[in-house]
Amino acid sequence: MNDRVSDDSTKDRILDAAESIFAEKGFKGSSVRAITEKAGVNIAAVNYHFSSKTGLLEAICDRRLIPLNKLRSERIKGILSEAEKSKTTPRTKEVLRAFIEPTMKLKETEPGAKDFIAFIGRAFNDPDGTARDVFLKFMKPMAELLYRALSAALPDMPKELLFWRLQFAMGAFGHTMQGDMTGALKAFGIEADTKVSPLEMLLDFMTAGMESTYK
Amino acid sequence: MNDRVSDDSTKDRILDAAESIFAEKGFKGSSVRAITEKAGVNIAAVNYHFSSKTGLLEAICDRRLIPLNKLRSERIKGILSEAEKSKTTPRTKEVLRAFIEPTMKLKETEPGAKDFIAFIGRAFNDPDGTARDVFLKFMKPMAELLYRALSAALPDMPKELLFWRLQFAMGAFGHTMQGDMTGALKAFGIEADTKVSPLEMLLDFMTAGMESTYK
DNA sequence: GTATATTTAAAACACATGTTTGAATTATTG
DNA sequence: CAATAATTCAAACATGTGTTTTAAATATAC
Repeated sequence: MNDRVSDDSTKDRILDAAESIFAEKGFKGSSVRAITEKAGVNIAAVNYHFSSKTGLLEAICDRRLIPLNKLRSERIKGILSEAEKSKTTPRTKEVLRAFIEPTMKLKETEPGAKDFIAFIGRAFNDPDGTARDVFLKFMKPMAELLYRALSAALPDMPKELLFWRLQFAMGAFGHTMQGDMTGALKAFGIEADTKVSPLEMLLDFMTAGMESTYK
Repeated sequence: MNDRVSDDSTKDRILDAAESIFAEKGFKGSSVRAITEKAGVNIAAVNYHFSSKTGLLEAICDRRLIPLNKLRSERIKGILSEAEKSKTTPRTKEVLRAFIEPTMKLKETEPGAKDFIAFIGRAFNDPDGTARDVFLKFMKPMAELLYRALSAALPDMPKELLFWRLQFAMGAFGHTMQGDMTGALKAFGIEADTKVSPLEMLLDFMTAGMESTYK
């Protein structure tokens, strides 16, 4: 019953391969044959270790999303209790940063995670119900905490407006996560000098959007 | 050779059915069998009239995207020449409005178009290369015009920053287009009174994000 | 070291996919 | 009306899909 000997090798190879292929082709677009070939394992291994293709998807989310959301939650809860202690209001940008920064960091540090980030960026709008449902299941508590923290940061904003703006912000975030923009950049004849990181640009954009009083 | 007698009936029935099924299931997730069944036509009709499933996708984009982009282009060009005439700078919000408002209007007026709008909202991030490629082919000149108009509205902004902010804005837009948010709203325990339209909320959000000087 | 459980392997299964075929039907034309 | 073209139809085709099966190989435990 110890699952740390010959188990992982195969399991992890499948997880790594699936992560990368899902990122490129989406859930429906990835065949378990393509995944197992890339992983160098037999096709039956997916159903043996994960019981189904959907089970594999859930395992992928388990491996990355649970630690990621733990990081996010801790940071947001830290901000909330800090604000409560000092009887102030959390800053919108810091709340958003607490949610987004761990994702960007993960993308930079752990190389394989880049594919996963791109994948969830897409899963957010994926036409395929399976991927979206699994993804949303993992994200629900996280989304509620984020919504609560933004409510604290913007206490006077009508809840419906706050909700919509959060949707807009998440749309911007998700779209930024999926794939790299270098191709599009070049198509617009822009040379990237990246003096400012995409993370900071995104946070500026989101914060201004969330706090807007534009008339 | 007159294609206006028995032709259209079948062709249009297929287009309508495909539009709605593509919107729900995405390109890859929609089978031509499901489409032809919904349209009440024989399965071979798709290949007869559109030569392939991809040809059908292109025909759908033809029918909706060309008129829509014509509307958008005319409005943006109007804003640009107006600004040139009065030697002023276009207003960011009006440029964005010229791009987005026609979409929302189309959604409200022509009932079948709602499915198409949802579909392109998704195609923007669709993992399936076919749908994304076809969609981007139709959108490229439009995107360049929009970028040019925003450059005119924000002449002092570094081009790379402008580009990224446009990406963020399009992400917010695309995510808003796909599907309705009523389910998510309810999940957050928010009752929608819709005193302000999503369009205006989105425009406020985008404009603030584009123009942000947040530090 | 043998018995037991776990894991891998090749093949097949059952079904869904986009597309093509060739005959039947319908519409158009002279 | 006859001849020709355009369209519809049921059936089949070729391939791809997730999953299951059964036997062989490997690791674990006594």
